[in-house]
Amino acid sequence: MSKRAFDKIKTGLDDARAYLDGTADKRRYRVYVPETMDVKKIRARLGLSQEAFAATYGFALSAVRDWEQGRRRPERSARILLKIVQKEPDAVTRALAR
Amino acid sequence: MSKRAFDKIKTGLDDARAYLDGTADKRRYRVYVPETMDVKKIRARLGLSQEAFAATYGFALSAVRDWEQGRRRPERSARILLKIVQKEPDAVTRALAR
DNA sequence: AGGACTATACGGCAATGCCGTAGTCCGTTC
DNA sequence: GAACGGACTACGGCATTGCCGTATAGTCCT
Repeated sequence: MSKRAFDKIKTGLDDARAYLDGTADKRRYRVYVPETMDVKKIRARLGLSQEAFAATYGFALSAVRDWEQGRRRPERSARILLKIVQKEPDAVTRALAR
Repeated sequence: MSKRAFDKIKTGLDDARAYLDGTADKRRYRVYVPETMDVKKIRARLGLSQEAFAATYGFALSAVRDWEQGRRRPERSARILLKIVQKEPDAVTRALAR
């Protein structure tokens, strides 16, 4: 890993910690939401079929298909959710457990 | 990297492996997605203004307004995300940190 | 009174969500 | 090799939401 990459991650972690600590100004904190997401890649890493992926994280199967086929782009909230599925899939599972 | 962070990643990998191994049933697992969400309540508990709430979790301010005013209902992915924000706000922050 | 902050209210177009169905590819089983 | 089921591509089509902007109202502070 390059130093640059490390610094980037560290900055992110510092920001997150500052936020959680309440050190950061909650009014000014602003997250970055990516404009595009490689849904197929995220799903592949989890080793799930489109159907299982949708059922596991709550997506509509039709939406997953549209996204993977490039027919439609996941809208903002979906992109955020996909990011969480990618980085912290367990958190999603816990939050949605009944 | 902390041990805690490592364990988190490992847990994720273990889950993925469980899926691949067939230890977990890919087909039957299905989460429940609520049809309605009390956005105002979720936000109130976090003690954030509409603007700060939107900026912190990535929502569009206009969407938050529409939801709270009962003008529109958050669609599926947004409802899932809201549930995660409610139950595991830190996970969202971590996933979206740069 | 004036200003800063927060929330309500809503017009309006573009875009997505979601449903359904038909067709393709592939590994497997008879 | 024909039949089968699973996974995926492709897409028509309507209802609904996303998201933009702007105007209005309430609250608190100086």
